[in-house]
Order: sequence, then C-alpha cells, then structure tokens
Amino acid sequence: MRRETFERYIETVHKLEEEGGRARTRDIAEVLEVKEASVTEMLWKLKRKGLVEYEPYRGAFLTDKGRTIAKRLMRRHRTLAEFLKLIGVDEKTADEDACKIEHVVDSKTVKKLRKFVEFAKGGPGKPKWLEHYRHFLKTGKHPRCERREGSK
Amino acid sequence: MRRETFERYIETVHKLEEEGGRARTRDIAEVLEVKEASVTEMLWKLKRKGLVEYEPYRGAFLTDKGRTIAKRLMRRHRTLAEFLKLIGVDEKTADEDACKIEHVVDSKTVKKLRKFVEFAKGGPGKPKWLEHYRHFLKTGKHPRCERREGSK
DNA sequence: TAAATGTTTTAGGTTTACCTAAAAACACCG
DNA sequence: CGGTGTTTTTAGGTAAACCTAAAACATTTA
Repeated sequence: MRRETFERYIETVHKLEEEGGRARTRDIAEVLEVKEASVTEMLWKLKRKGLVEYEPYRGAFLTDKGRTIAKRLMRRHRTLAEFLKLIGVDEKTADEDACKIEHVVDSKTVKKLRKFVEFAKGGPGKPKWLEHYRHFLKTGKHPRCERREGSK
Repeated sequence: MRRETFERYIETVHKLEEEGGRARTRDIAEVLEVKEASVTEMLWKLKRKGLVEYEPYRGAFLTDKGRTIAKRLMRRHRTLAEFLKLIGVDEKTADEDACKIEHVVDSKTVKKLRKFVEFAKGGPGKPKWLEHYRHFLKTGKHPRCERREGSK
C-alpha cells in the first residue's frame, strides 16, 4: 500500500469518527471520491496493518496506532497550511497543497517549518519583517530595514 | 500516466541530454532505479504524449513541449530547495523533499515561495530577521527586534 | 412484519507502473 | 566478415488502487 493512499484513508476515518461515532463506508467513499467497493477493500487492508478496527457492515474506527498517525498528519497539515498562508498563499490553495505535501515531506522539514511559523507568530510584537514581506509582495520593493526611520 | 511519474522521466531525460547528447535507456534506468524494460515502455508513452523524440535503439531527447516542462520543474526544484535550506533544512533533505514537493504543489504556491526567497536574499544588506530566525532556531528565544539597540 | 429502500460486500474487471526472461539489435575487435 | 558481449526491446507477468454489477445485509415505513 502506498503511503499516501493509506494516510488519506486514515485521515478520513479520523475525521468522520470525530463527527459521528464511527466511519461508515459510504461516507469515506464520498469524502475520498471513490466507490464504496474500493473503501471496503482498503478497510480490510488497513485492518490487516492494525490501523483500524473493522467489522463488515459496521464501519471502522481507528486503533491507537491509527490514531497516532492521524494526529501526526493533522499536526503536519496545520503547520503546512499555516505556513503557506503566512507567505501569502490563499486559504484554499494553502489547504489543498498542505493535503498533498503532508504525505511526502520529511519530518525534519516539518520541524523547521513549525519553528519558522512559531518565529513569525511569536515574539514581542507582530514582526516588522513580515510587514515588509507583505509590502514586497505588493510592490516588489524592499522597504529597506537598514534606514533609521521607516514608514507610518 | 500519473503526473509524478512522467515528470520524473522528463527530468531524467533532460539531465542526461545535457551531459551527453541523448538519453540512453540504460542511463535513464540507472538514474530512476528501474529496469530497462520499464524505461522503454515509458518512452513510448512519453512519445505518444509528444514530450520526447524517440526511435527504438537510439535513445530519446526532449521535444520543445518536453523541454518546457523540464525547465519549469528545474525552476521549481531550485526554488523549493533554496527555500528549505533558507529555513534551516540540511542540504540533503532539502534536495530530496524538493524532489517530491515539486510534483504536487500548485504554481501559485511556488510563486509565493519564489517571492519569499527573493525577499530573504535581496534587499540592501543581509536581512536582520533571518539572523534572528537562526538565533531562534538555536536557542528558541526571540532576540526582540523592538529594542532600540541590538547585538554586535 | 413484509416490502421497499438504502448500504455494504463480493466477484470479477481495468489501468498504471513496475517486473523477469528471452529474443533481437547493435558495437566492436581480431 | 563473424563472433562476443552489451544494450534494447518484446512478450508476458504482478501488485496496487481503482472500477462495475450483482448479491447480501440493514433499515425504514406502511
């Protein structure tokens, strides 16, 4: 099973589980835009891998092992989407790209991104450089930080 | 043909073409770590898509259409890798992740990343905020930009 | 509770991107 | 030119992740 494939199913089961007991075949199929039959097949495989609890005709829910993976994916997704929005990617694209990147990227990279987001958000006030970056996005010009006095 | 698949082949043909006339089956197979037979098969498909010029037993080279794609991928790759290194990802990981991300990410996102890299590199001097970020990576502490006077 | 309706599974494709093994083409040397 | 060795292709698999159609099961509702 390809990593991306089973991770997508895990995420979906997790999501549906949260919003209503256990994940039904139909709903998983709808979210992932595949046929019910395909979902059934995957649920067997996920069960064999110990990622979901599954009994025919009564849906699925995550095992601890599965839930751990789901949580990690959610963290990744949040980090990626947040970062992309930070640098000016629109909400929808940020979310879609996060969905794709989260399955392929190295943990080390995610860690750095998390650090970066933290750096950009944290700190005393809203960082000036971010303002400058936004200005740069608009105008293509660097509002030289070096100068003693700036705008406003 | 999945996007990622054919893009990987296109990139490889491009690379081999640059370093020696045309891309031979064997060399493509070696780079992509697949068997020669698989390469032959893909070359037919790529030809059918108008991306490579290919005649059995005499290797392949890119058409204009193929080359356009290759160039775009190289730009993407450079942008992604450069960005990742900027935020502190080690060289090897940055390169590997760029290899994966470049096939899945939206053009709008790449544009923003390019802007961001440009912003970080360009400008009058080396930006102070980047120094601060690096410091933050090391210590986890924000060297408050707001203060009248800083380090050095 | 039985019929009607909706959901899930099973059985048996299809496609994609690989593979192995063997045949065919090519390259070079004596 | 003919033999030897490498490269490439062809032919015929395989596994993953889909699909359709039909059968099995579950639920509602009359």
